[in-house]
Amino acid sequence: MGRTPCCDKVGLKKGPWTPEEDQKLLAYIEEHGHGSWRALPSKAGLQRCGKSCRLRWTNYLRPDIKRGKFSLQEEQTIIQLHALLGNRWSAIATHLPKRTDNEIKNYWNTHLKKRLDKMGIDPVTHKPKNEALLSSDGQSKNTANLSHMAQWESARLEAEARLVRQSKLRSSSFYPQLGSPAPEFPTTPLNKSVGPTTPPRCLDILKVWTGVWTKKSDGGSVTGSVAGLGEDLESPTSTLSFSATGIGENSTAYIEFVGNSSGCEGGIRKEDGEENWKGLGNSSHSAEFKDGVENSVFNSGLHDMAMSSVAGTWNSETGSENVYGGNFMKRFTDPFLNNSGEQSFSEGGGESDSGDGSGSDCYEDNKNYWNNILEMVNSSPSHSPMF
DNA sequence: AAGTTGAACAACCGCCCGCCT
DNA sequence: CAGGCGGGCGGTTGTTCAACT
Repeated sequence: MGRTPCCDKVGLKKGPWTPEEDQKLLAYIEEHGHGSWRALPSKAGLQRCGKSCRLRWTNYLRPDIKRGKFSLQEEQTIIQLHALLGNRWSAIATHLPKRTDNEIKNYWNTHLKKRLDKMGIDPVTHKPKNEALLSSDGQSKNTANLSHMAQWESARLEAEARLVRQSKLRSSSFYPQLGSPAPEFPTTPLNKSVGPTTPPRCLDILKVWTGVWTKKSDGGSVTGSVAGLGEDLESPTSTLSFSATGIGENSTAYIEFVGNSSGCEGGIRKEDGEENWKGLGNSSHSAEFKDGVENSVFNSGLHDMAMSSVAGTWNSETGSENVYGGNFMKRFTDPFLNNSGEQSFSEGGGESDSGDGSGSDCYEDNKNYWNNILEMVNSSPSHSPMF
């Protein structure tokens, strides 16, 4: 038995919305809330599919939407989050207040992707295109490791976004109040959770990673726990314990997040009892929330952990607040933000880009690229309204 | 001025997932 | 547990409009 269509399409209007239709939809939602989208069109007197109404509302009519040109900072945030999350527009959108996933997606497809392409950067992998030709074993391995980290964080952000959505759902009863002195940004859980005032603490896992590798680079063993995360990775949301049994190609490592829900103002939060979630389809990653305790288990082959060659530069404690600390990122963002679009990395004038096209330079670039994403994210709670 | 091309963006479509019964 | 429903997500298409020939 096939899925029933979301609505009887016969006789329903399609295509661009007229101002009259917008007005009807707005008036209805302001007065009654959207309730069931399927039932909404008939109640509101619209010859539209409920799904169409929902899209029109969420992407265009909602009052807490900022329209117009994206700022440079927004562009930069999109690019960097895309590097981490890929095409997970909804997850990206949760970190860009007032922007919809659809808008971000369109902006990416029509502007940013092309610009990156022009600059010689693969918009999918966020790596210089010529790197594909230089994928020696070590490089590809480390690239894979970094990607793995990104995947895990992606799962985390996805879950975060899901919680945001759930919270939003619970508070849909707020919408009937929209009619009254319509605030520019209605107080919705979305704003509460990810708005600029209470930024979620994201990417803690990446802090763990940087902490881990910093320790390792100091010559110590990673085996054991990253003690005193409260010191190194102070987070109001969780207390993390890390354990890794052996650092070798074939061992298994776990990172455990053990936190309590109290005082959690952002990030992944257990709400209304038990929430279980799983991350990406990748079965090697799993995370669970149980019994009032955030308990994320990162279970992956230790090839993920074996970033030994990366360790030396994965230092989160440089004290530098410079988002563009690395040469790659500098070369990445400067031409980008300067809108030149013509500058190619293969011909860039960076100090390490001496034109010999050595793999090590590309490798350095890659490290710095991700390192700077981390730095950007890590420093953003205090420096960026986006987090 | 008319036709063509391409960029930008709104909207649609199909799939998927969680919740509920 | 299975199936239906509501809703979200990402990809794609359609439409509009400006720039160009």
